[in-house]
Amino acid sequence: MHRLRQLLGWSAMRNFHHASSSLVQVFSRRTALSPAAVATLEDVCGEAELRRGGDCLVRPGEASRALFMVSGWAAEERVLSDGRRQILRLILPGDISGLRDQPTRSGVSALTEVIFADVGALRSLVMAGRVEPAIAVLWLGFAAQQEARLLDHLTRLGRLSALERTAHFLLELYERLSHAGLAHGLVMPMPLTQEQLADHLGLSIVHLNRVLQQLKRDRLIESRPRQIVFRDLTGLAQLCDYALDAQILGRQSRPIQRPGLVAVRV
Amino acid sequence: MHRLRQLLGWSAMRNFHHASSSLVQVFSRRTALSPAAVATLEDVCGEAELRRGGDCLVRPGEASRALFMVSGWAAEERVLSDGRRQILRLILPGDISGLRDQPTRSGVSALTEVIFADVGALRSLVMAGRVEPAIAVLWLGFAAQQEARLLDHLTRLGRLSALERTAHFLLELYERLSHAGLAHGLVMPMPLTQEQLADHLGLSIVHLNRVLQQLKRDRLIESRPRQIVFRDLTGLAQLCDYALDAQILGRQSRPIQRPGLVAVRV
DNA sequence: CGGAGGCTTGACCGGGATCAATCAGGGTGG
DNA sequence: CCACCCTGATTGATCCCGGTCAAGCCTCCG
Repeated sequence: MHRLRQLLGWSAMRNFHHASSSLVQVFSRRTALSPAAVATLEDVCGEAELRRGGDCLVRPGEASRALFMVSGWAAEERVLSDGRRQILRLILPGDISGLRDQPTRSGVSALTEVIFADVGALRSLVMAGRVEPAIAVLWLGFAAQQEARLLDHLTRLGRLSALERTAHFLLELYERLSHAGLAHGLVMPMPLTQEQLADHLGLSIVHLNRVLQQLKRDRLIESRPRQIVFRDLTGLAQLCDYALDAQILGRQSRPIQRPGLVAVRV
Repeated sequence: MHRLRQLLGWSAMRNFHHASSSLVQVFSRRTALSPAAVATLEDVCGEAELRRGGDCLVRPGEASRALFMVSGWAAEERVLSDGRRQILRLILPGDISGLRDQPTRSGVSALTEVIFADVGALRSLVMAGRVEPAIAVLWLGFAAQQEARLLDHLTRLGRLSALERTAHFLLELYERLSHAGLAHGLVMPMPLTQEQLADHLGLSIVHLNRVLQQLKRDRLIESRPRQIVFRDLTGLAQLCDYALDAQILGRQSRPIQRPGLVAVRV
């Protein structure tokens, strides 16, 4: 527990002890929940587990687990026999992985240090129709949202160039993190290595690196150690035919006119 | 109706009059249905509609319709502002498109002449939990299967070369058509133009054409006017790291030794 | 201080896109 | 019945995006 505290810091430690309350938060942020529904969620949420980055959470082919991500990032991925890897989707804090109970050929692994809780019991209730309607509807909504993101990603991989692909993905990520309250202003966390990014975008590490530099050179983004700063949201969106959320567009989206005043510590 | 008969031929005409029985067939092939469940399906199935190839069935952004495909092939697709198109998934006879009721940015359009029926009423029942459990379970199973195929497709587009991609897709298609009883022996129908194939595989028409020729030259497949013949299933599967269904592997999968005896009319 | 993991850079190559022309089949109108 | 055309398949020539190989570099840690 000593080492744990070192690794996590205080806010993560709190989450570690309150996986179920975090789960309730995620649900109640979208609909009003009856006290009974809240009780169900609290009751059914498994204990929080901690894993280090790189660890495997669900092996491919196994009966898929339903995991509620409390903190840290994970990925559903597929690895080919020759080692090539494709990251199929990212699992961010507040997301649930394994909404369906069918086993799949994909595995889930931690991209950073993660804390998560098993919500297989909740999934069983939903699948059996033995849960408050509000919760069932939300569950289906999550599934629909995840599938919509898969379709976006398909379009990215199939028809966008490397530059467009990267821009498009960064914007999607920004919207997701913003809605989860994890992006602040025009800054979002970026704990992924370039290798992980490349495996998600279907690019080589080297080329992804060059693409990122291009985006910086064009003053569309700026990168800090484990963060990305957006300098021109509309420019990015135009570049890749992205339909920006109006709410997010409201933030300063014009290119910054006086670069001298911006902290450009890289 | 005169013209209709010309276009369709007799078997399609029968389907045209029996969309609901076709729907029942698809469900009952997978589980034993109670008489009540059968009645529900028959009751809830919309009238059959006919559209020509190229027609739009669901416009992007519209409230998505739930469509049961009776005959012909359709596609869920996305079109970028500059005209690039990505076909996200194919809808084959027996498939249901629009399992979720959220509107999406994708459209659905007919790739060939199609006959389909609206099953929005069935979807509503399922979503509201007011349907026989057997039907609800199957509905969720369809959704899971579709999502699994999306993940396969993501891996194809992200990490496979054009040759692998094409081989992989042909095998998936063969398995789907076989299970639907639409492939006979090592022959499967292929009503798609090379442009449609290319839009699905994220390739250019020209390159797709060359890839197909490569596959023929390597004696992996053979093509007839609107069909594809598999000459070496295991070879194809090895080429693209595909886990072939054992049942299908059982069919003659060794390369044909005496090419002289095979009709090579191209 | 050394080592490892991750980022950056340069040189080179090849897969696949693009442009352009030709060919084949099938439907249409004269 | 035949000339015509329109769509889709094919082929060749050329280009460039993005992969690969190989160093070097930085930073964090033990």
